[in-house]
Amino acid sequence: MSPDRNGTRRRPPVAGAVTLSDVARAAGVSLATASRAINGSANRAVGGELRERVLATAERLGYSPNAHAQAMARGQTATLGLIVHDIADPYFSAIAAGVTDAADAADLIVTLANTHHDADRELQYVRTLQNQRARAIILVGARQNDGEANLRLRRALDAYQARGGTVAMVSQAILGVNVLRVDNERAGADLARALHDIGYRRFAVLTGPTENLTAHERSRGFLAAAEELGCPVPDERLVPSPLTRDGGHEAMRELLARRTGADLVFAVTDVMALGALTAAREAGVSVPDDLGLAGFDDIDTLQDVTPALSTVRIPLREMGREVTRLALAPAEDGPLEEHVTGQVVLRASTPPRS
Amino acid sequence: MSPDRNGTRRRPPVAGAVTLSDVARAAGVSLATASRAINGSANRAVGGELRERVLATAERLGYSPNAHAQAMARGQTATLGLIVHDIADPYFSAIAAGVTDAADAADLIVTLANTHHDADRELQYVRTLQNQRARAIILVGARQNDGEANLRLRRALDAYQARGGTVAMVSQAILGVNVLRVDNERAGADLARALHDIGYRRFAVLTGPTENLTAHERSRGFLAAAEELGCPVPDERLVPSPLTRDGGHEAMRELLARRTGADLVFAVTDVMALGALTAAREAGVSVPDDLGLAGFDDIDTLQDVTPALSTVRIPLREMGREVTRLALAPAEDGPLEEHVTGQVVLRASTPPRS
DNA sequence: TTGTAAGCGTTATCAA
DNA sequence: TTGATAACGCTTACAA
Repeated sequence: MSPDRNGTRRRPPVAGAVTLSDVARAAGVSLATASRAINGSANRAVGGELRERVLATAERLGYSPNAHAQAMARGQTATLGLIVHDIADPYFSAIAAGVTDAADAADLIVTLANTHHDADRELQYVRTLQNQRARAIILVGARQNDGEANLRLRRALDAYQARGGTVAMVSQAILGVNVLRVDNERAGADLARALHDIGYRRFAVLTGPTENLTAHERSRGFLAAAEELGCPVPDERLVPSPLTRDGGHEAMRELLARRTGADLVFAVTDVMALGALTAAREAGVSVPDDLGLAGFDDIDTLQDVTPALSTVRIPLREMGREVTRLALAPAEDGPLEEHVTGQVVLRASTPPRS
Repeated sequence: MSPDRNGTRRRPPVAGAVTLSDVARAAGVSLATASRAINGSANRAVGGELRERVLATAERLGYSPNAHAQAMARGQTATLGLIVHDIADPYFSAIAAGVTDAADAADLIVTLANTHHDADRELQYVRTLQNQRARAIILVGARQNDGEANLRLRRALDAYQARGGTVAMVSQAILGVNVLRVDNERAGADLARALHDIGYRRFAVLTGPTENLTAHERSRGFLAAAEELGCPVPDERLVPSPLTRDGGHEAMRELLARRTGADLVFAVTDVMALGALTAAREAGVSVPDDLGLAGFDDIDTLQDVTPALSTVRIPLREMGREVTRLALAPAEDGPLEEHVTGQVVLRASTPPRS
């Protein structure tokens, strides 16, 4: 049907690599007309009959427009880069779902990158997405408190933005990029106050990784409020750990082993709280009878554990949509900043104490 | 530094769009040499000193190779398409994590698409990925029992493969593509036998959506084995529902309302089982005292609910890695097929009955 | 309304 | 080893 059309071909002629030229020739029109008929954007110029013929020919030949060629010719792409720490973590996957929803609505395709909390990989992905000429990049996940790494990242993002891309992140701001901030500190404080209101006094905190800013903000807010309420939390009731289920599990074991007499444990993420819950059970400590437990995020599975866990709810999926909007907004007048306010949700894991 | 280099430019000159030509000119070498120096694949031909100079110049100018131009010139891309039903579902996000792991190792970037169980969207994504000239496409998730939709999908995949792409899927096979099959039917049967062994007799099944093949296989295997064991499951103990947490919740409510006297409920996915667990609790029915409950998949959170849920374990993350290998394998000698065998894991939700 | 032809930024062929 | 130069497949002025 469409034999080698020019004597010298370098690559093995991929079977059936139908190009727009093929379609044009087969339909007996010029390349330009074919292009316009098939992808005649706002400029609908092609005559009815011709148009039909071209479309039919394209269909018949199984023509598939080459997105790379289009990207080159148009000078822009329909790609959105999404960088998360761990897509298997419900926090990230819920946000990712929101991002794909919004991207879909905007006719963008999403390129997903998993950093595994590795700053170098994150940097590498930014560069890759820059090479792809992605229209926007979304970074989800806490910054580490590592000036060197943050500086490198910022440089890469600056370079990306200088070339016309936009960046939006969820969490802390990096200078010069759009950000959807979660008011972690305030929400942490709100949680402490709510728990104090219902009678808790001897707080403990599973603080997550020491260098993780989100974790730090959450525990700082909580601790500051606790202190203000006259319930300062001694160091022995602070246990760091990785931001994972197993991290929470291990941290709770450690805390219980210390026998600190805490009556309430705050884990800075729900995923950690889940691990902590099981650790308590394994140690024969009853939540909520012996110990209250609260998390942060309100991930989906929280409603199906026993007891249902108290937490601070943040609308993860909606945040994914919102950060996409931020990423697509023309960041003309300086970086945008939006805030998400966490909402304390008390459930069975923290019953009132008398 | 790099002023307009040709009088007529169509697009507003994107600030700092440094091209390879710019680098070559600034370094005083030819385009070809610059290309070789910067991306001189196996063919390391560039002289030491020149090479240094080019690299330094590229660095200084902040050169970022245009991946689309490379894709055009090379005739291939480094993109892997991943199509899932719902990235927020732990089943899919765990597999996706495995896929990104493997893709990373193979230096591929992953394009993620969320179908929301919509066959049309799935088809659309296949086309989009074909337009992107993705090197391979991975489809995760059950087929519907819808001949029309499957046929359309198969046509699109055939076209994609005819042009040199490869396809791999997790779940049922579509004719002509690589597949990682989960032995749902057999595992379902194994589960029924294991439960029968420890004394359960009056089985009920939350079957998921009737048209969903994976759900169907799981329940069919279970039901067939139950019948073989002399415990046929009456229709009133079969409840369909969406494949979600809420679906499981609703189905369990329905089942309990029917007062069928079941002593064991099998939910065809863990996510459904989680919802079912809560529904039972809300109805004042104790799992495991009044009722045994088992799921399928062994998603992460299962270990933190009470009671811990029995299930059939399939290695989700590893499956993600494996299906990526399948997708990247040269499918020269006909489609490949691999099998994953589910392993029954009995936990506290199904204690032995006397 | 349609066609001609000049890019888009690379890689790879061929000759020097 | 290096350099010209022709693709790669498409979009879009500009001309007809």
